[in-house]
Amino acid sequence: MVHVFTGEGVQKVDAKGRVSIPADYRAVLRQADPNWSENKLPEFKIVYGDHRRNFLECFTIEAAQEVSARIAALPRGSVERRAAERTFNGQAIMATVDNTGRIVLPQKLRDKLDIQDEAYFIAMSDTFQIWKPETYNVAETPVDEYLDSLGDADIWTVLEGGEAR
Amino acid sequence: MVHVFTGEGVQKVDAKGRVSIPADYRAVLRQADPNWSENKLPEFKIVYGDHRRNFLECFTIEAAQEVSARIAALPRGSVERRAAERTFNGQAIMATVDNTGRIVLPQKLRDKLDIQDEAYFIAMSDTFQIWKPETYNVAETPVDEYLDSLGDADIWTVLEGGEAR
DNA sequence: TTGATTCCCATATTCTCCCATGGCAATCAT
DNA sequence: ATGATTGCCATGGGAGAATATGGGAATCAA
Repeated sequence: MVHVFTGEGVQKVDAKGRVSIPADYRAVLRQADPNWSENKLPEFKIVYGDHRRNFLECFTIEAAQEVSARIAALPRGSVERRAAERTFNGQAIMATVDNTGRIVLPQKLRDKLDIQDEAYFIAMSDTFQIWKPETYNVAETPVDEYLDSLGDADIWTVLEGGEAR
Repeated sequence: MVHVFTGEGVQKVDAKGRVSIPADYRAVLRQADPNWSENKLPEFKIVYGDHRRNFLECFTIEAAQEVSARIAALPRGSVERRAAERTFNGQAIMATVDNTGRIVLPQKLRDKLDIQDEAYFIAMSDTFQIWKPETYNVAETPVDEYLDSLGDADIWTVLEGGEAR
């Protein structure tokens, strides 16, 4: 995994649905877009999925190709493959970062996430996610509680053990 | 663990958030950055974590890759993995040491640690930490008291026994 | 035609980059 | 030895570039 995102933050969403992609994400998007070159605009894939998903998952071109390859490896016609294709190809759009560093979140997606005027971005190694800030907080309370339960120990001790539930 | 940090010290933080990385840390950062070469700037990862953490943990590129690998080994979707990814990918930023040997601590991080114009650096084997000096002193008093309690014995005797409480 | 979408321009604030300085320490030459 | 020299280190300042964000005109599409 060569190109990875880091960082998190809240960005404004204006009435037209425009959102700035954080500058350091943009650097990663450029590097991971084989079609990109100087004075071209980087692209990436936004997977919104079905009603069960309340965030957007954003793939660099590179990462998307990798996922496509895995899907192609599934047996044709299998439920798994059909499900993966529907989510990854059907319930997704391509986005282009404009020259002011923004993309447009279509109304449809803003409605789906119930985003008004702010969007929360968080890096997930080779992808990043976009949430309605409030939704993210709610979705992450289990993680929060888990971290609380660790007490003195921190999250790294978990990695050393290597066990998970 | 090949590249390890040693030493501690207080550095100035100026109004722009710039801090000098101690020169001997820089040497380690360079060696542990596979992308580094003469006349390039070494990079590293600063993990700030959530409200429970009151210091910054700094990983060399090498150390960060190791952590990433361990995270990747956790089951997808587990609380542990989500917690680790949030902390390590989301609540973190990449930093570049400039050619005067400094990095910029963003306002956000200075606020989080309540750092005004000084930062305390301390080596932790393959990572180092950055604290507000006062915070560090408070956090370390238990360790201080423990060292006091050893009396004649010194800390090495503990290593021989191998037990911890 | 009417709302939506794209493109171009504007701007405040934040970062970067380049240059400058004082200090301490190791090295050198007398 | 001892003062002079060289060099790296920590730190400061300013100018210009980049970022995040807003507004309006031009273009598209139903």
